Amino acid sequence: MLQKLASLVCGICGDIRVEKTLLNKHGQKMGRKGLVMRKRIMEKALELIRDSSYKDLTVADVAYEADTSTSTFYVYFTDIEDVLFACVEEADQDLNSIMDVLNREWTMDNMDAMVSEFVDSYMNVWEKHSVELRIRNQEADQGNLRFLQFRLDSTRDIIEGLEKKVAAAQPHAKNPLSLVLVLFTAMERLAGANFRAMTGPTRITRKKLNDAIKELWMMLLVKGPSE
Amino acid sequence: MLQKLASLVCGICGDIRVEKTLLNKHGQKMGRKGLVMRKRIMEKALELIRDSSYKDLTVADVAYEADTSTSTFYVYFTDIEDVLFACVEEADQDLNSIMDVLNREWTMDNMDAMVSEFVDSYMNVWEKHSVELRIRNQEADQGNLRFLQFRLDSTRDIIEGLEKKVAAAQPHAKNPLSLVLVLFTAMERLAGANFRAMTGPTRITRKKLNDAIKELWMMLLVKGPSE
Amino acid sequence: MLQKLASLVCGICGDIRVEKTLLNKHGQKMGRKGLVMRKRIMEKALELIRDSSYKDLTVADVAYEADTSTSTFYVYFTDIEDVLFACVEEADQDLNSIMDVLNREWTMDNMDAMVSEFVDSYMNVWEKHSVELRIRNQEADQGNLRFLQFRLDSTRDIIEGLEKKVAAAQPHAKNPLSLVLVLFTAMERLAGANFRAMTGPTRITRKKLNDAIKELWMMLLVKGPSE
Amino acid sequence: MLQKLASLVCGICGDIRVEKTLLNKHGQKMGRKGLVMRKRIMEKALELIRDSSYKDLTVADVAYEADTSTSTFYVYFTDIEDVLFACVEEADQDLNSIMDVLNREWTMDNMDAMVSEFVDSYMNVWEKHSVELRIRNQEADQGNLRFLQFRLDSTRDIIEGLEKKVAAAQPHAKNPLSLVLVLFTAMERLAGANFRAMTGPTRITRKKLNDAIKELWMMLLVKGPSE
DNA sequence: GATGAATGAGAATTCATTCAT
DNA sequence: TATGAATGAATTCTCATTCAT
Repeated sequence: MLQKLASLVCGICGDIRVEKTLLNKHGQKMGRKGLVMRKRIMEKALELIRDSSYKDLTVADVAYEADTSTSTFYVYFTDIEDVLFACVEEADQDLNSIMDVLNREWTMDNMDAMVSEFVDSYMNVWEKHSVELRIRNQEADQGNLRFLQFRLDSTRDIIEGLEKKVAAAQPHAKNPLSLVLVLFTAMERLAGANFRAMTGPTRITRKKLNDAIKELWMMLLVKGPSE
Repeated sequence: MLQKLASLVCGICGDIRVEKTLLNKHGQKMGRKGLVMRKRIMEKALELIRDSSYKDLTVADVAYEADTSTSTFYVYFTDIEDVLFACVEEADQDLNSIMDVLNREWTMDNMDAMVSEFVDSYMNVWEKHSVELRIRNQEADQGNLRFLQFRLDSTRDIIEGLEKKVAAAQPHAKNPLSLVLVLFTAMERLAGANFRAMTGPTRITRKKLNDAIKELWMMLLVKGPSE
Repeated sequence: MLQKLASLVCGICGDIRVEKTLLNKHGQKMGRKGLVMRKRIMEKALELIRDSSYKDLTVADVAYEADTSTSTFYVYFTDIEDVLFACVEEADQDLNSIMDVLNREWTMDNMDAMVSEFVDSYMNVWEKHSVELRIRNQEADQGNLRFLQFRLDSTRDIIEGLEKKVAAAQPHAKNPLSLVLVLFTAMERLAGANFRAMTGPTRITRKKLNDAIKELWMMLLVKGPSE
Repeated sequence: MLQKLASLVCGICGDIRVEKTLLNKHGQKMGRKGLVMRKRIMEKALELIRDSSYKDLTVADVAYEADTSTSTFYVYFTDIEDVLFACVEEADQDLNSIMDVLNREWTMDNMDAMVSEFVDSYMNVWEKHSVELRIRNQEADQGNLRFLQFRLDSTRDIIEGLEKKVAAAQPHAKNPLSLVLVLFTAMERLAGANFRAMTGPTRITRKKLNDAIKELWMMLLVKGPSE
């Protein structure tokens, strides 16, 4: 049943779109009220997993927190994964700003400033959306295709941008993509993880970690691999 | 009846040990048969999550796969987390070999070989136990204390070892620990993750990634941070 | 508000009629648009159960298929049974033509032609409305009073007509009604059922079955019961 | 999950059999207690639909009636259809006795007695299991494959048996199978249906109907189709 | 040591139905 | 007339867990 809708469902996000109008899971055009409800559910879902693991997040919990019923939840989302994906999708839009830094020219003169700006803005976005992006990575790492594909699409431009910077600064580097990937991977994980968890109590601060990341990028861009 | 034994329960692993004899959750000494059953359950649990997420792993699944009943499962483990922790614990023993490389002297002459050996052996262990270690990190990242503490204990020596190598090779580096952490973090994630997932189809191989990791360590140890 | 109208509700069909004007469930006179919508809902409901069982037909399904909302559904019908009954009612009107054949005289000379015409026209109507009539019988067989009463009213004349034919042709037959009922029952079921289902793949065609029915009627009318 | 079991599941009945041992839906061998519970659930399910339609029979109802929990229900059956099918299967075994009459020789001399015995025993079994067999037919008529196949298997021998009798008694009959099917169809429906529903209040009794059926069989076997 | 059997508790999900616009 | 929106009330279904044998 409701098969007719199937063809309109967006492959990745699972939302149903007709032209510019957003439909809910019942196939109704969402009006103002509907959009507000949908948003509230998303927000409350995020809130609930800010602290605890999202593994045990239940539809009932979210509905309760959003002051509504589980039935209403199902009007807007098919299941918990569906809300979370919507959150991730939304958070992802903030990542666009990062491409600005990568679209400018990085020269030996401004390299330091550029790297610093890049790392800072990347880490800032992550901190703001650490919950969403941790979900994205966890699901993607576990092989969840929807999230995997999304992450691919979302990081491709950044990674390619960085690859070009390295290739430009170190034309002899054999494998700029791999090098970039290693550092990018580290950034992502450090940004999302509770970094306290990594060395125990007190020796590390986020500031220090961010500085270390910048230093490593600089090493790569300025000194280059050991040939 | 179990209460008397409580004092003997190992804080971390939750297993009950009396002297050298392992007891099951009923407080019985495990004979050969018991140990075999216990091992089989662990193996099957791992097998089941090799592909799919362990979030939906159920006691019934594991018991079924191990050709036994759920009741039997509870003779050896208190719950799913308990088996997984046991698996992680066991896998961790293989990591000991890594300290060998770190306990030797790294000079400018053998640096290349040492780094290569270190990265290779680290990545090898991970590949062998990627499931277990992914669980460890995921749980730890999510704040699960049992796994967090375990990871701390298990990585402390390695990280400190690396910190010393960097400090020795680059005495002027301001923050060897942070630098080490960044690269170490990258290694862990790349080792555990399905690296294919990171750039899409085909441009990357594990070999290239490992090489990139080595190059970055070499950069850090030989050229040092950009002052 | 609806209470005043209650006295006008038709006992059987449940529709609300005022003189010749059809009202919807809100007590509004239905204009052209309303009638069209009502009809569309009926058609789509039928379509949906053509293949699958009507046990799981939902208001949402029907509304969706009719390109409207469930709220609109409730403007025209009180529930699913209500639409189905309306469909059955409508289909029933086609059965009137059958009485024509029965109202003519059946003699030994034209018996063959009359029986043939009767069976053919009966089976034709059924084939056209097999869905509706299957519903009617299923509900009636299960004791649903509304449908039971309706079936009684709808088949009484036909059965009595046949009884008279048999009584006339075989004055000595002890129990013409029972004999008629047996064959009539068979006709109804064979007409409605997917006759393929009865003997497996291929040995039977509808044509052959219809011929067999005719032969049995002829046996009864011409040769009469065994003594 | 539980996929391994799939290969052992019986295509038609859905029950899981290993050699001679019956397994429940959890894959456990059923002991005495289990078999009793399973049987009790089946009985109560039947009881509940004796009067009312089985369309609205719920798992909760059945479990409650059987003095157990819904969880227990799911240990033995996958859903309501599953219990009902098990009931039908069981009832079907009583039909075997009917073949006895068909396996004997029907001559012109004993025809009357044979037909009478056949119809009586058939109708008796049906009366005893009218609920089960009504379910069987209803589901089969609606295209439910599991029940359709089962009915086919279950009626094939009887129908073929009757076909042979007719062919033997009336060698010139063009289409014994069709003729048999018509009368057989009528029998099945009349046996299962609430025959009262067919002509209104009082003119018919089961006895009269059975007699009419016998007469029609006799007509077919003795007098044969009209030339 | 092993395992049938049973179940409480809770989570997911569905659907008819109402109401305000 | 039509339809978004919201929801109560069931119902289905799953699982960890316990107990007796």
